[in-house]
Amino acid sequence: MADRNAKLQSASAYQRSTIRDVATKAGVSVTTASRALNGTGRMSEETRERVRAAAAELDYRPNSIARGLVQQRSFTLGLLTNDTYGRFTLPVAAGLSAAMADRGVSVFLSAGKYEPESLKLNLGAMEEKRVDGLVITGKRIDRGLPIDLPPLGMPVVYVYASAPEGAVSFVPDDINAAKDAVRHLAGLGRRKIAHITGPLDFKAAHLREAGWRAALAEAGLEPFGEAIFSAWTEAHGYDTAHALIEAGERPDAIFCGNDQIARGVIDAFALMGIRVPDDIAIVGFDNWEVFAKATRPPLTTVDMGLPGLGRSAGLALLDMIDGKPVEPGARETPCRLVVRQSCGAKTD
Amino acid sequence: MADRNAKLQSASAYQRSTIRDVATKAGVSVTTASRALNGTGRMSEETRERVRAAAAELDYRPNSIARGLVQQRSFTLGLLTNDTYGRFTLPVAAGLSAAMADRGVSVFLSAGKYEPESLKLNLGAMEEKRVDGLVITGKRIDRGLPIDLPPLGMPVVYVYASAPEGAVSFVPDDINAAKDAVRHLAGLGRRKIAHITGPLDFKAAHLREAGWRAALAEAGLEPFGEAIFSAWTEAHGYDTAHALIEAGERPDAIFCGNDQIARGVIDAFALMGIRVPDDIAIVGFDNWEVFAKATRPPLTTVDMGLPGLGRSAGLALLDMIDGKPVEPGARETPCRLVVRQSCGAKTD
DNA sequence: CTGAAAGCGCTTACAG
DNA sequence: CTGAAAGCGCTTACAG
Repeated sequence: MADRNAKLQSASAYQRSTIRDVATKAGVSVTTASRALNGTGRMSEETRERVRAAAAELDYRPNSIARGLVQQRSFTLGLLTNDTYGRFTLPVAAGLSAAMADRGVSVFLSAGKYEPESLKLNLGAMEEKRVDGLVITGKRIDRGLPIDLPPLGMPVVYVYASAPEGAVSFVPDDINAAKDAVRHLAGLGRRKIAHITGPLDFKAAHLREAGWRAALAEAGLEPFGEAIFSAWTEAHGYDTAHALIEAGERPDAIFCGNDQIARGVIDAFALMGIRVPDDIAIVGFDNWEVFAKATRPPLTTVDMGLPGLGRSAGLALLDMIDGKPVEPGARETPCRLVVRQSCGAKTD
Repeated sequence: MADRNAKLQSASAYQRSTIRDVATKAGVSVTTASRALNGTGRMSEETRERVRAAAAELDYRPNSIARGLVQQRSFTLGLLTNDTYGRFTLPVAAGLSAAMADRGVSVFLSAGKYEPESLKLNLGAMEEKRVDGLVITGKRIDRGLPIDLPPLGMPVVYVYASAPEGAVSFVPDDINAAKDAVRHLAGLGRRKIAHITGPLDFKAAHLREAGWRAALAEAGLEPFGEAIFSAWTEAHGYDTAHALIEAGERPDAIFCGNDQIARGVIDAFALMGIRVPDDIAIVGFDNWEVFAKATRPPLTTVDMGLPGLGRSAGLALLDMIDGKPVEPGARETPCRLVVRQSCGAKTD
């Protein structure tokens, strides 16, 4: 039992085999072993196979620390985030780390407040670990780091955050996503489409509003009142839904700036006896499933494709690390409307 | 502009200074420079200071890859998770990585399904990166990895997951958390306390039910009916709330197995005109703030202290890495009741 | 086709 | 108190 614990707990008595061991066992030099394993150089297929077999038998794992030291690459990336909530970061991180794993690259998660002090600590750690590149994420597309990034000597990519001029960044295509959502409602015959969304100082709120206006114009419709900007919360949706109904003339559809607002709206309507989607259709934004699937009825909403964003960012970063030229600027990646029942589309 | 992009994008032309540069600048040997910077060895304070100044001037960052190679430690940890949702993982990861950052240790995030194939890929990556230890997380306390961990030669700690015998693990103290929640309700004068919770095959559901029973017994109360086990969803709470009311005699409080169930219950009551907490008090479990703060009224609920769990696990792992003995077994870490308004306590 | 040797940037006995 | 030298585990010119 003491033995078993020791085994489970520590590295003692466990000696990993090195490339020397492999070379010796295969009867070749370390040079040849290295080349055989990496598929470089030219050698007889027989030799290569013999080395591979020796490696397999010894359960050899190349030490990427040693390789990193000579190649001046660590095969690691840093992911910096201030979203401890996890709403945006985890999907991005999952997409990023899956795409990187296939390429032998691992991702450090560095989560903390974006305050100069903790940021300095975290950036310093990434520097000492000699990450090959950095992905900087945020909770909103119009905020970046509160400090100027010191010269890091490594490529950087921004995801769902604002980036300095000349940098490479990835953000969802909010405008077109909003257009698609509103087109969908118009296509279902809705004519009085209102918009309830987040705070005025969020760029995402403005982009989504612009998309709403553009799609209405396209369909020859007037906006149903002005967009109503406030917090990204259920309470905002709830209160605004009440106000809207009390004000008199009703919309026949509401495009909400996020799923939480949509949830508040739907809950308010349920209490008022207004039927969704029969009386008023609702579309949200985020496809935060724990909300979108739990509303009654389930919510039609925009999915921003966060894992894809992480993946694209990672691939671009890898290119930059390899010295390939990458066009600077913000890439707006497409979103996708997920049709459930709150919009009144027939789903069968 | 091309220059600026090159600077932002690549490492070319950026040469980091090494300990040799520092030594040369300070007029000492590399040996002395190393010792000065690490605070080891004995030397005049003046020399140490001179080396430090040289390092600062050169903006020297020790290369932890090189250090790792000689010390046979990478100062990294791996965090394995299958919770792509982020509900449990991100708080744990945040607590873990913050505690580790203070100690110069960085954390690899390895997220993916717990299927043998992808698990093998991810474990292999952690082995090649020579992480010093592994934190294995899950989405439920009674499920671990679907494969036997191969001998890794590194310490492992489990968090919010089931662990093999002899391993070190950390789970929330579900029983006592449930007891506290129910005691709180009893203390407020509630006498008919029902329990609606998750699936029968979740250990957490059983532990919370046991806590409910124990606290009732302690207070000399009978359980209000049997606990109602089903999905961890709003729909379950919603439907069960209806069924409960239609069945006749009402409870005066419901302890819910998670916040989503509580949310469903509260929503159903709102529609039925039953007042929370006046008619029936509600307590949840998870303190998932996006739910708990958005219910009307805001939800009293149990916080599992996930960041603390991550932190404790990391510290234990560090001890194991340092060869200190760590008692095997499951540590049940205390939870905390967050009192809001759904329980009817006066909060002022 | 194969190998001896140098070197990546550090730490740490060992010797003074 | 200080330093020359060896070595961590690899890769890669260089030479045959």
